[in-house]
Amino acid sequence: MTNTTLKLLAQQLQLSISTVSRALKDHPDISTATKAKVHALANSLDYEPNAYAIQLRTQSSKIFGVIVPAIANLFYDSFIAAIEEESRKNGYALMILQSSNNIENELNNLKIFRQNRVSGVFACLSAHTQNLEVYEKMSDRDIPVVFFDIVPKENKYTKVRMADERCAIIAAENIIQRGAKRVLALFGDPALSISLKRKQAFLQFMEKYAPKIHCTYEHTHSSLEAEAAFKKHLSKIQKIDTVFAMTDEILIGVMKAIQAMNIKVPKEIGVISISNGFIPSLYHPNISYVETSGYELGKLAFVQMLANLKGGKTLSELTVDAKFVEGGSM
Amino acid sequence: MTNTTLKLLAQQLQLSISTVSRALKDHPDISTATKAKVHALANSLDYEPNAYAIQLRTQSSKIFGVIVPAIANLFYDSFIAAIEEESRKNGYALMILQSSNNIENELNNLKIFRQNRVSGVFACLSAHTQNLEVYEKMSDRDIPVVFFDIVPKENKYTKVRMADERCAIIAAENIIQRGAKRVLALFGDPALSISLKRKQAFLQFMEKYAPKIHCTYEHTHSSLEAEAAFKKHLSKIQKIDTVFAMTDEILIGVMKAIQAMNIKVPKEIGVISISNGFIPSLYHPNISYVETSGYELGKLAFVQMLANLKGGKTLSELTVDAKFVEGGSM
DNA sequence: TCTAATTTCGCAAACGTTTGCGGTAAATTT
DNA sequence: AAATTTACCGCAAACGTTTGCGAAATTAGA
Repeated sequence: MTNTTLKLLAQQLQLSISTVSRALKDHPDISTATKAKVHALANSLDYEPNAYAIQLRTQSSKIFGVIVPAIANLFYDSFIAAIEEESRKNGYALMILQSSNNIENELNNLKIFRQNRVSGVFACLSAHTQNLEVYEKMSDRDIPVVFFDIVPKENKYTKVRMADERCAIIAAENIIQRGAKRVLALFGDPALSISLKRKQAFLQFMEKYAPKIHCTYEHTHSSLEAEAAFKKHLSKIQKIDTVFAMTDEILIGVMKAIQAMNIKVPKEIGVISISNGFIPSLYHPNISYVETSGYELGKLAFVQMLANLKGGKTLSELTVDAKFVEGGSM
Repeated sequence: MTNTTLKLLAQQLQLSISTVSRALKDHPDISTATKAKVHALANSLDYEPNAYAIQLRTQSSKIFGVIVPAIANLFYDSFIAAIEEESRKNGYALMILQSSNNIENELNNLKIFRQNRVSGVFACLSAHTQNLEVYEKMSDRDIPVVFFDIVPKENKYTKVRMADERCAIIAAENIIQRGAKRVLALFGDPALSISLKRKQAFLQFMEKYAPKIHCTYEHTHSSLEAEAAFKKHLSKIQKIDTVFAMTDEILIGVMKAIQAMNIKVPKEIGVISISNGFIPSLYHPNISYVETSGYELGKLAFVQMLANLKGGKTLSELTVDAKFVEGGSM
């Protein structure tokens, strides 16, 4: 079946295309009588404006591009969910592509975005992206980019991220408050700036405010590594009494070890992590965690995008604050 | 900065637009010499074809629409990840919208898809969708629809889904094989056909092949309800020795209860569930489960889509088979 | 009643491509 | 050397909109 177009409507109504166009968008130039007629026919013929023609003509697409390392991820999927909601409210649709932490994919995705003349892109850098030239190319084309989560260092970009240092510090505060003596702090891939930031903040805070607490730091790259690291440290003579997991992935490994060794939480060991809350809620007792909400970050990213779209350049780095959520694991 | 267009290239090269266009797509009519020149300039000027113009001209969009109840979901996000991969390989991009199980959203999303003249849509019905008229409208516009997971009953549609009955039967088989005496089988919202299908298949199989096994069936709407149901049944005099969880959500509730009551798995109770595998891997020992892979389903959905696109109408209902994955919980 | 303002609408160009068709010049065949 | 083929390339229309501008038709002002 052939799509109904303005031309078709115009023919059937013995009107010009321009009149039909204006009637449909309630232009004051058109009489209420013709408007009614036009709307009636448009409805009965199921007229749907052709987005491509509009975008070609108006040079604006009402589509945002989103580039994430992975969609199947507890943090990113809630981020996506948030901007999807906001986008729909504002008449935008989302085009989502995943980089799989692969730089080539990242480049390709950006090309697709350019070719589709998206109105803006939300980008999370893939883990080892160094060259930001491609993103410059977006700016050259007047496509605003809002970086989120994993963001470039330069402050000429618009970025939103979690308050990584704050997260670590909040965790440290609670560990100190609980009266821990020996803590094992597990961090992620040291090649990721987020790991380093959190570790550094944690370490400095501990050294400054609780130098007597004995802390062991370790980096792990997976749940399995975290599990192994935990087991290793627990078999030592000087047992740790508190474990801090920087990510869900690490927490999962730790909790598997805890279950396997049948250790009682919080009696025999305290557990605290940084998370969006889903994984911590899987265990009994619930794990206490410092909340980093992908959802909140998404909302924040969206307002930044809108600001960029309206007011030209509004560069800044916004962070969404973290808060401590008490489970029963401390 | 103004985007470089064919026209611009043509002017600079003193060629016609059509020649430039053909040169860029390696048309045999164009001499290798000019092709080289054109490509050179196109590269140095970062020419990116305008997708909208192309789509307007060719009437085909290279974009698929995806409509899921929620992106932030362990099943759907892997489904999305799968079709995203395939799409990119085939030069398509994805437009993803979530219905939040809200019929109004569903309608709106479809409208956006129509307006963007997507090449096809992958749709998961929102929980209580009755009226499929909107989807008919897509077909009227020659937009193929591949339903997945929650699909309509009528067999005039193309659909892919998990082998729900098989899943339940495989679970039942394993429960019987283990020599269970009293099992608690927990299912989801009875308003969802998937719950009924799985329950029915499970029940029939048990009654036929193991009538002596005492089974209790219950429907729960959330993790919390599942947790409560499990606790209730475990406090009875006649203790259950096996629990079957139809979904991750239910499994989570069950496992919380198990942890809270400090019950030993599998010594004191056997656990089996239907899942994509992530949640079962969180516990020690790993929970045995019947695998339903959103990823696999995505791959299958994509080939169906492609078939639909090429060969006109290819209606059928395909299911991806399930397999049992041994954890240590049985 | 005649001019001026207002209402209502149509013309036509433009957005950036693709593509059928026709045309010129060079190369090949008689 | 004339006739035919071949290799290259340009013209122009079309896809479905939006929008500045001008032109009727109607109404108001005098």
